[in-house]
Amino acid sequence: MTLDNANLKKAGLKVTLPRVKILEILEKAKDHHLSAEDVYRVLLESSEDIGLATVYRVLTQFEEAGLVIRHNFEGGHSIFELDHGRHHDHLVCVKCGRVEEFVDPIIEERQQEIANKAGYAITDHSLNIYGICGICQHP
Amino acid sequence: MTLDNANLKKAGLKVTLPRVKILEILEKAKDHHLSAEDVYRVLLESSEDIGLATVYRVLTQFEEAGLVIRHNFEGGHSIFELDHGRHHDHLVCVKCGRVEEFVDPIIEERQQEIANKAGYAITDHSLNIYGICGICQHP
DNA sequence: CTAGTTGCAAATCATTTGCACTTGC
DNA sequence: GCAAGTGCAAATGATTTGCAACTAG
Repeated sequence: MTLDNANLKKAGLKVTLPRVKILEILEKAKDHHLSAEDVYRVLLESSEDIGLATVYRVLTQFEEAGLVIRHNFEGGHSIFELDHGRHHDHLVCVKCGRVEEFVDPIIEERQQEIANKAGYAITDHSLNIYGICGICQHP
Repeated sequence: MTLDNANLKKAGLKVTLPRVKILEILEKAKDHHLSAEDVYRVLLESSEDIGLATVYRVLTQFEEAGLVIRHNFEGGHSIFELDHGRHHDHLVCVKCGRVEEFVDPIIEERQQEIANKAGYAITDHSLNIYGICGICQHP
């Protein structure tokens, strides 16, 4: 499942070069979790004449349109990833910034139970495990 | 268990008025989760002549000393709470801002397993469930 | 054509830092 | 007394916004 121009139209967004390019970058990135700066850097490398402000604007619109998810990991800046509809949590390396995804059905279930017991109607949840990845431990 | 001046000394921090006051504010606040601005506002109300920069410096030192925990909830700014040693996760009401704490041993254990399996040495983790609390659902 | 978009620069927000002055021990 | 701590203002870094120029439909 790939997000493309059709998704832009469906979201009521004009299919412009900056939007297409940014969608493409998020889609192709090795590590699918990028900061606005990361996206901007890739654009510069491709000699695209797109401003950082536009990157932020586009990412925010994509978020509102449900195309991307914004994460508030430790470290000040936001991280964006395409929303392919499959919920998952994150393992974040505090040293190199690597991000891995995981899903644990037991944890998901327990969370639901906890919220129910406390009388909360869950709207969202985020579980981030911070640590030092294998590569950073053995350089 | 209350955190007080003794904890400051133990952390190698001089017992100064700003530090004592800020510790006191974190201790007394109804909702024990405050932003730096929140703390600063309370100080202003108490007519204390303490600058915002000092609030940030003190909170950061407290964090390094293990006296407080800094959370990166959604919304841009950091939230601080005293660290009474008992790890817990959070249920956050997206409507009224209420924050409730909880601990689930099974979730804790699964997280550890997941990190181990992925080769990560956990340094920290945060689990936040966002939802609408019972009170906000039935006004 | 024209409402939606963009680039750039200036503005904002949260947080940090440089520096001369003050205070705890 | 002196290193640690503080206030203030200026500096930062991330993100946002005003506005005139531009472009997709």
